[in-house]
Amino acid sequence: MSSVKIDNDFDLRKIAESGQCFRWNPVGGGGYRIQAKDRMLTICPTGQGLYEVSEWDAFWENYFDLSTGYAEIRAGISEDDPYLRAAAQAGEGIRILRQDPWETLITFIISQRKSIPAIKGCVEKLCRAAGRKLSEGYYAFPTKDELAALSTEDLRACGLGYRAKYIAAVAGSSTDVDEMRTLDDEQLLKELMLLPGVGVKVASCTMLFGFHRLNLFPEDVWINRVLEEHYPDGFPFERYAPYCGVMQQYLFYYRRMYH
DNA sequence: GGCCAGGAGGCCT
DNA sequence: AGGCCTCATGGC
Repeated sequence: MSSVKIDNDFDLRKIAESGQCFRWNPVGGGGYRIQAKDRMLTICPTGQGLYEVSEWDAFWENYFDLSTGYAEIRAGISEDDPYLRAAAQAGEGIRILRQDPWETLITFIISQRKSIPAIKGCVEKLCRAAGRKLSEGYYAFPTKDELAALSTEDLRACGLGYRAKYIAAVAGSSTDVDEMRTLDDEQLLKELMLLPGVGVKVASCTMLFGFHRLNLFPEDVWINRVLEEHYPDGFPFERYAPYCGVMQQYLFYYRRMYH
């Protein structure tokens, strides 16, 4: 166990409830056990911006996106948008995690028409079925080859339903998700949407949470409510570029938590 | 407490 | 515009 200091814009609970990650589990005291790719971390707040961590290295520094200045991004919010200002204030501490693109893609294909607990359950079953065992009860997120080795029946046993054929097709395809890093936003969205089971929503989430494309603005039922209620003329995307995705996270969190 | 029905953080045809 | 797999949720 060691201790790290993360003294601004870092709220574990808000990140956990922001809908971007599905392998975070509370361990009490405001702490979480976090699994990502083939890594696992237990992190617990001890006050004054200090956190007790089970391990700490460049992987986690990068994962938590600690180098991005969210206060500066919030400072760009227009004074004549009180709703977004309130949302950003409520959401202070949310960061857009730098998750693995492959893991993010598969997770959000699974997410369609599922509740958060159901998504978490499916992902965990999938890791158990195909992921490398890290320690007793803990499994890495399966690689593309590991997923491809599963039959469609194995996938269905993870509770994937009609999504099983999407996962099987993506895992069995020649597409290398990591190689898409070099594409610009427009090209990347187009390429992702060519994959089976990937529409604009899943592609947008994969880009924002897996490729760290901070301008993507995934529109789900919660965001659609916000748009209907507060932006009758549409969201001002030009004004908030290239950080529309950060604004989306604040709006999502605020609408879901407080209304 | 258990059972059932409508809906869920979409995509495809 | 409908169907799709499954599951958590809420009403009875």
